[in-house]
Parts: sequence; structure tokens; C-alpha cells
Amino acid sequence: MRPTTKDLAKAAGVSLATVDRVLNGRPGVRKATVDAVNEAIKNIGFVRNISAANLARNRVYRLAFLLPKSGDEFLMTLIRNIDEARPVFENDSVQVDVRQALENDPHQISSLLSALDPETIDGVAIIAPESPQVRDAMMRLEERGIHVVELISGQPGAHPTAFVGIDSNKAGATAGRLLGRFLGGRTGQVLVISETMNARDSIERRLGFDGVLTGDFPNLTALPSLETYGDTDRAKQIVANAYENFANIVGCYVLCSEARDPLEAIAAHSDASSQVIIAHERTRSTEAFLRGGTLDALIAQDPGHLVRSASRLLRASCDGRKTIASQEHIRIEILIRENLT
Amino acid sequence: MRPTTKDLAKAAGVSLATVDRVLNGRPGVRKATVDAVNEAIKNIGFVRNISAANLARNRVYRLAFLLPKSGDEFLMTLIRNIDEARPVFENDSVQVDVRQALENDPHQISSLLSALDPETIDGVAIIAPESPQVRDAMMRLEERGIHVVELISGQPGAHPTAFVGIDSNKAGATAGRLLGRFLGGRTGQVLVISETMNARDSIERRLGFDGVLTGDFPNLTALPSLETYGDTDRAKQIVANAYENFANIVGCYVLCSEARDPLEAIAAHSDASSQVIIAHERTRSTEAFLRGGTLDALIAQDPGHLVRSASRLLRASCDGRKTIASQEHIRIEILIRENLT
DNA sequence: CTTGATCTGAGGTACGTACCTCATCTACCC
DNA sequence: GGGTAGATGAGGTACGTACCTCAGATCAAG
Repeated sequence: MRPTTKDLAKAAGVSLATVDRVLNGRPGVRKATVDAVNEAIKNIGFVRNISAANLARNRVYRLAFLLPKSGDEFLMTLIRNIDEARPVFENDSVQVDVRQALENDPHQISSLLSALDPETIDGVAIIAPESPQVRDAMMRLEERGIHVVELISGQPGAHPTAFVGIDSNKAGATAGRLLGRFLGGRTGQVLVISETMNARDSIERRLGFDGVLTGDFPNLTALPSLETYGDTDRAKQIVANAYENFANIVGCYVLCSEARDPLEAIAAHSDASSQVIIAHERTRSTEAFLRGGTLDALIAQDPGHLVRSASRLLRASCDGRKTIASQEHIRIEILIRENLT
Repeated sequence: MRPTTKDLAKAAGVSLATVDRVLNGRPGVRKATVDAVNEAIKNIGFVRNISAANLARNRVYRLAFLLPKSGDEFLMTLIRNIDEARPVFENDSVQVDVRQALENDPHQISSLLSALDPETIDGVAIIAPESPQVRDAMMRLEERGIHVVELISGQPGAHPTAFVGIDSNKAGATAGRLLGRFLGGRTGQVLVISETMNARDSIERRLGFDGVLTGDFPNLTALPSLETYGDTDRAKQIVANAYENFANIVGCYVLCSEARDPLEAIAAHSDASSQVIIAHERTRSTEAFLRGGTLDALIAQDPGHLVRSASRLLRASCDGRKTIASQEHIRIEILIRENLT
């Protein structure tokens, strides 16, 4: 039987009221008494029953996902996963609010974050491009008692905010390794396409990718990154140009999370099927490309896992609890047609 | 605000006592009244607060993992993951008992299952080789009110028991595809090693593997499965024999979950480094082989995920709840050196 | 109409914790 | 010794649900 506050009171030789004061950090207890209670907690292995506590204080966890406005396919998948998890969140007294409000402007993001009210919100999961201002705004959020996790793309630097997502460098390296291996010694050029190379994630993926290619696949030459700027026509254009300018393109790495346009542009070329093509994130269209054979592999992170992990971490920090590290570690998944279940 | 039983009583126009009778299936309520309450449940969207209910009835979920006795490395990893999850289980009033008791004898397993007492246990997660007797014993368990999930290897046939694990056929196919792709058109023979080919999982993996190889890689010839019978010396012997008998072995697929012995035997051969080697499950030794470069890829299932998913499913069936399907789906992971984080 | 069975309501206690009030006890200062 | 501030205890109510008892209502059969 798990010890209760009553057992704890007995073990510490104090009353329930004092136990309560200590457990909830209320004033008016001598240090010696506090120590005695903490000692007893250790001795009898007392653990707060969080369900009962939440019941008593009528606690609800008010969380929000702050997302960019863009109509990114992966973002839609993420939102779908939030909605799927709603019934379970409901059951755990977790209210989740999705706010697609963030423009790509650090200034605006940080002022939006500053406007969040600790009275109405307990924690936020944020997807935002890296910037010192945003990082500072996050730290101020924490100071004001709003818990924060960074989703998918982390703000670098040694600050205590939790990060939920994959290591971009390793993701890029994984792509590089697969591409190299799948090409089995063929010699040629590799197309690298991104939406933009301004984002830190993109740069890191590229670095990880290049590291593997230059280190282990001297037969392959990775071309300079092409940027689509999220424009369908531009995507077609730059891909067409690339195929004109380079005679021996044997592979292609689409490193942004919006792979649809680049992949369609690539698929339009007659010799695309003989190439090895790797992209990121599982969405409706990348999945279709993979099943259809255009795409050889996907490097992905599970959106459902991202959502649940973010919520678990936020709840845990609201409660001052720890989590199972391995459960919160987002894996760099490799998807090919066979394990796409 | 979530509706409570009190709200439900008001909405249904009955008393709390009647609501309670209906919710908990107690006798002595007219059918018309039952219907009225159920109607009201739908109307106001009432959901039982399970935490409060468990608190009131002092519920603990007594679960058990019934595992084989063998000292399998993957099994150890699994047990470690159970222990890691203990504090969280504790917090959810889940008591988990690990019983390494199952011999490889269906008769004994089924009698052990029959001996389980619904008074002392709520649910079991079972790893057992396929057999009609075991399947029947499981079905009888469910009838007696003990919930069951099958872990890792499923008992085939249309029965309602939940399964937590990966599709062996697809896992084998994934291995086949990777091996074929990594070999990049080279011609030769592929060694296939298993502990035994009696287990259904092994057969299915082999079938999935062969399907891809014969379909898409005519340059490769998969050799007949070699069986180690879990014997280190025998493993060395059969591998050595294979290298003597076949001149052109270019790849190797270790399809059992105990990959250590076969991998060591393979690594001992001078030409092993030029081969493509694929094995299953992430354990201390397979991880070392992967990092060391002997192994090219691992097909794995996350043991922590298996454990948590089994427990979630069991708890859900104890409560008569549903789960998030996508969360309980165990992925066929592909691990290479780069995404081994 | 009475009898008895069946249904329903009212109210209680409990689970483990939070949060509140009020009384008492202790230690210290003047 | 009296006053005072701080520390502690005793006991209450509440959260949402389970489970219990007993009284009263309803209804069909005689």
C-alpha cells in the first residue's frame, strides 16, 4: 500500500496540517520541522498522489501549441495529431489550444509570447525559427511561470528549455548515409533542395549530410543548396535548371519539411526514376511518393509522438515531476516502402 | 467545465443513486430509466473521471509480464525497460510483476496461464511462441476476466486478443529491401541465420525477406536458413561451413532476436567487412556491432514502447476505454549508425 | 384495497489531497 | 510575569466517484 499524507504525518511525528504546509511550501514552519518531514518522505517513500491532488484543487492543465501560420503539409499533420489526442488529453484534464499565429518575424513572435498570461495558461509548446529575441522571450516566459517546450526546431544555446524533436545534424547525416549506400558506388552529383537555407535546422541538416558524403562517399558531389522559397513555380524552375546544368545527377536530397513541390518537380524529369531520392517527414504526399516509388526513403519524426511528448513534458514541469527520458526521445525514423505501416 | 455525475443526474432527471446504479451496472433499475440516463450521457457529453473513480474504489491495476526463461539479450533489455517505467507505473496505480516462468512447452505455458487468479491479477502481457493450446488458454483467461495482450509474437487466427509488436513479414521485407539496396546491384549469395525456424515469427520474417529478394533483386540468392539452436559453438560451426561451401557470400541476414553469436561468428571472417549485414533488435551487442561497422543496419522495435503500450492497452481494457491507435502501433525501426541516438 | 415486489431517492462515508479557520502551545523579549 | 509572534495541531469542507443503507414511491397481482 502506498503511504499517504496521513502515514507521512505519523512518520514525521507532526500533524496533517504541518505535512500539508511543508508539501505545498506554505510559510510558518520551522526549518527543523521541514527537514523532519522531508526526512520522513524519504524514509517511508512517500509520493504525492497527483490524481487526488488535482482532484482536490480542481486542476486543469491549460496548454497551447503556438504554431506558424503557414499551410505546410507537415504542420497540418501535426495539428491532426493534436486533435486525435484530444479525448485522451481531456481525460487527463489537459486542455490544449492550438494557435496558428506565429509569423516568421522574431519581433512579432516575441511580443506574442510576452502577451501570454500566466493566469490563463500553464504551458506552451512553440515552433519558431531560431532567434535571440525568441529565445529571450521564452526564458522570460519561464520566469513568469509559464512552462515552455520547443517543438521540432530548438533555440540553440545553453538554456534550460526542453526540446522535443530530432537532432538535425544527425537527421542530415542519416539521409546522407542512406543516399550514399543506396547509390552503391555510382558516381555523380547530388541535388540538394530546401525551402530556405536561413533556418538553422536546414543548415544543420545540410552539414550533417555533407559530413557523411565528403567523408565516406567521394564518388558523390553534393551540389549547392537550391532554395524554393516555398514557391511552386520557382521549385519547378530551379529543378529544371539543375537538370540542364548538371549532366550526371544521380541523387537528390530534399531537406525541408515541405517536400511536395520539389518532389513533383523532380518526378517530372524522365530520368528521375533512376535516381535515389530522399526527403523528410511523412505527410500524405511524401507517403504517396514513397509508395509510388519516386521516393526511396523518408527521414521522419513521428508527429503523434511529438505532440504527446510535448504535452507530457509540459505537464511534468507543471507538477515538478520527472519523465522517462527514453519515452520523450524523438527518434529519427527511416521509412521505406516496406516499413510504412 | 466537465460534467459530473451530479450534472448527469440533473440532466437525466434522476437521483445520484440511480446514476450510480446505471454507470456501474447495478441491478434494480427499469430499462426505461437506464435508457434515459444513457441518453443524458450522450447529450451532455459525460465522461467518467477515471482518476476520481479509481481513488474512490482504491483501484490498483495488477499487471504481469509473462516471459520466457531464456537469458536472451533482447529479453533483458525489455526487462530493463519495465524497471525503468516502474516509477511512472507506480504513479498511475499500476503494479507490474515480471514473471520469467515460461518454458518453451505449450502445455506448461497453458497450465500456467490457467492457474492465474482473477482475484489477484487484472491483466497479463505474454510472450509465448505460437500454439493452439496457448491461444486457447489466452481466450479462457479473457473469459475469466483477466485481460491479455500478446507481446512481440502474436498468436495467429481471428481472436480478439490485442497484439503489441511488429508485423514479422514486413520486418523481413524491410530487411530484404535494405540489404538489396545496400548491395547496390552486386551479385552473390546471402546467408540467412536464425536461432530456429520453428517459430512462426522466424518463418514470416524469412518469407517477407525472400519476397523482396526474389521480386526485386534477382542478382541475389538467399541461402537456406541456418539454425544455431542458441548454441554458440554451433553458430561458429555453421557459419564457417557456409563460408567454405559458398564462394560468393555478399550479404547476411540474422533474423532472430538473439544476434550476438551469429554476428560474432560472421565478424570472425576476414571478408566480413565487405559484406552487407543486417540483424534484428537493438541490444548492447548489436548496437556495438553497428557502431563498430560490422553491422550495416538493424531492424528494431522499441522495447520501451512495447512495455508502455502493453500496459496502456491492458489498463484501457480494464477500464473499458479506447486507446489512440497510432500511439499503440509499434514501428518497424531502421537503425543505422547515424540515427542511433 | 391490501400485499409484496420492484424501483427510486436521500443521505451517508470513503478515497488522498488541498486549503481554510481557530485554538493552543512555545519561545522570546521587556 | 505578561505580552507577543511564530509554530503547530485539530478539525472542517471540498473535489468526483463508489458503494452502502434505508425510507418512500410505484405498480401489478390477489
